[in-house]
Amino acid sequence: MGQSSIFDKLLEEKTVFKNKEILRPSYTPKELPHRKKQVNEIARILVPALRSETPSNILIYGKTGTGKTVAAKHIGRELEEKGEELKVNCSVIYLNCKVVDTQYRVLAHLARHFDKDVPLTGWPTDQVYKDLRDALDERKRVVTIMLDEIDKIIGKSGDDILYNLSRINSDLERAKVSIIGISNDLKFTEDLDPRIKSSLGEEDIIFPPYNADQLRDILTQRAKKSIKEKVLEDEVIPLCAAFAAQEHGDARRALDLLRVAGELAEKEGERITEEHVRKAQNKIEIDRVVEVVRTLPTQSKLVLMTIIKLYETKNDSLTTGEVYETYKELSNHIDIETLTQRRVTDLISELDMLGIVNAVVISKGRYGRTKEISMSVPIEEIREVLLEDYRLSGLEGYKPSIQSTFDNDV
DNA sequence: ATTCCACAGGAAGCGACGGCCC
DNA sequence: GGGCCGTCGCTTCCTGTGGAAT
Repeated sequence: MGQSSIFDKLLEEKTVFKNKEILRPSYTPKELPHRKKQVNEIARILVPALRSETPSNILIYGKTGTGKTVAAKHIGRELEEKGEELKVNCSVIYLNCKVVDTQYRVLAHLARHFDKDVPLTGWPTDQVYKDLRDALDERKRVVTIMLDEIDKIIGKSGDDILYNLSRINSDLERAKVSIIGISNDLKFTEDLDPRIKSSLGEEDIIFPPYNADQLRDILTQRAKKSIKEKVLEDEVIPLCAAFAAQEHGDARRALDLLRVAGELAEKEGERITEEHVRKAQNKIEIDRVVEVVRTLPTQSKLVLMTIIKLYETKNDSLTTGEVYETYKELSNHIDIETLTQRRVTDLISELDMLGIVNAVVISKGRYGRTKEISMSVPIEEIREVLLEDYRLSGLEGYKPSIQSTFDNDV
């Protein structure tokens, strides 16, 4: 292949998308179809900010891909713009509690927003709190703090942050603070301190899942700006919508499907077809899992490897005990520190939460209580990724010895 | 009705690390 | 450099439990 043809070929390929960014979940469109009611409701609650009064705190509920984050950011932006226009000092701070996941980090993040120099670690937490409070109170203003995925933070030191933030107003002279909590979990307030619960949930907004028709509207709206008209076959959008509707009406999934289908079509230099959507469905899942597995810590990888090896030879679901026995053997074999069973239990639970394995607690009556573990994704791809880790490469082809379980020789 | 297995999973806390302060 | 602080991965110790077997 001649050098000059490399770019020629790539340029030719650019036949599907006009602007791919629009299909990414991070893109915030101007219009949010089928969310007018929620948007208006939130706006109504936040209006006082424009009159320099404290708005009520809000809790927003809804499953993934129901537009909570997009709606919140959208409103936040509008609020700031309007504030500027009216010469009212009101600002919106967005942060994701899955990333910023401790009290210290939340406070530090907020303080940094006001140009305070707070280190990643090292200061006592109340020092950061004081800095934040002083920074806030420097002038008259209304600050709206959006805590996305707020359910990820409670149960840690999270209660404290929510408590501190919700009563920060009584510590302020000039500034005012309101909080918007965004949660995937409808019941997360249940194990929350009732005081926080009532102050945080002054107003509740629910984002119901989209149905297939609504998803279709969303996709059509975005496709118009992002994909060239003539390459999109008619069935594609309805199919993306249908697939995503099955996954609890997840608009993010719908957009991903359309985007990946487009990428696949682009590679083959074709129009986007139904077939591409089906392939995309598969590819998204595998890509996700491969990426997750690749970035797993070694011990988790080893536990996963153990499960794979056992699952293959036994072809049946496993128990924690079995996995742990073999894990011990494998870790010795490749000279990796052996963790306790308690820790391995946690690692298995983490793999479960990542959707790589299935772990269900079952009771076998007389024979105890355990987790029933099985793989929930294709084994082959994963094994390959695991073996890429040099510390695990010694396990290639290694067959674990399987202890006879007592119930088959009685 | 009781017993008892094989764990689940909570609580506490340890040591290392990276960072602050003085 | 010494004394703290927050965070992480981990261990130790622990109490709790669904349901087959008795």
